[in-house]
Amino acid sequence: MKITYKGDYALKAVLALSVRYGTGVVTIHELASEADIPLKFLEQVLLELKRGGFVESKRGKIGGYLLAKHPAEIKVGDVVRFVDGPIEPITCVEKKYSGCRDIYKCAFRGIWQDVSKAISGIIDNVTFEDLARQIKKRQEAFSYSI
Amino acid sequence: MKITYKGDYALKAVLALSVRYGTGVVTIHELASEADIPLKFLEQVLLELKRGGFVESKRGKIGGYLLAKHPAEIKVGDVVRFVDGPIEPITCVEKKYSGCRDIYKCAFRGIWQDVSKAISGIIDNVTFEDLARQIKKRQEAFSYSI
DNA sequence: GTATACTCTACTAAGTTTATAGAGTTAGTA
DNA sequence: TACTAACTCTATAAACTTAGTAGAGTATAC
Ligand code: FES
Ligand code: FES
Repeated sequence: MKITYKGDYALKAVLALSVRYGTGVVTIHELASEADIPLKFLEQVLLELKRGGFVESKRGKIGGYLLAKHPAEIKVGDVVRFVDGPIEPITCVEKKYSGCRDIYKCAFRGIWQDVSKAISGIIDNVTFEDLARQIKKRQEAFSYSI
Repeated sequence: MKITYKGDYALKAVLALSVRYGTGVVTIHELASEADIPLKFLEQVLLELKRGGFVESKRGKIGGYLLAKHPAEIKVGDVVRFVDGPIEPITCVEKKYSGCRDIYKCAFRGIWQDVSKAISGIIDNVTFEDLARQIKKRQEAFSYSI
């Protein structure tokens, strides 16, 4: 498992949209400057997220992006897997792979499977609603403190 | 975290040497054919493992490799980290990294830390003695069945 | 009809991975 | 001693991935 910059950007974009869920669209430009992401790169990431059914877009003036589902219905693991691929630490234990014959019947196989399950157990147990709630709470605390 | 071929080969080589621990040296050639690893690539991997203090070598005729420590003293995680680098899923949560300022104080940081701990909890809890024992048991079972 | 914002394809520079090549060094042995 | 088996070391390269840039095209509000 490796979270690339693309994956990182995707997660941040989805989170930003989660925090704003229900308040209309947000432009790529806003998202990019807010999360400090190269604009043209973020364009591609958002298009990909759109094709993956995570976000929707509105074109033209006053266009922008918005979440395609409720934040509670998007798990961190969904975005990670969609953008950065399988979370398995080695090809052998990915779904589609069949090879992996080995004199040892691979003594490591069980380890990689355990690692996969452990990772899934974490990233599939956090939704963007959970994360957005944290953010909002922190923002409130901050505004009180002014 | 990503186990590359190099890491996979390193793990298999160390395991093969663990199974033979106490029985003298094993040549690169034997290791390579046994685990189906390109010979010249395995040479490099073994040299790296030697520099890492995992294996020792004997040169000249009847030379070869042997484990530098008792298999019980080598964890799977040690080899993985040495050969394939940090197990963290993202640079942000690696030891040395300091950057990672972010408007959200990164809501994901905790997740990546949890993932790191989960992975460590697995790969640092299996030694090559554990794995070698499994292999030997399986080999016995096999010879009985003939 | 024009400004704004999303859409799409192509391209590229840099880095990583997975090897291969070949010359050099060490040590047992006939 | 000469030979040979086996480790040592450096260089190179093809394929792939990553991270980002460029630019032309399309839709929509006003
Ligand atoms: S060779 Fe496939 S899991 Fe080890
Ligand atoms: S930006 Fe560093 S953990 Fe997210």
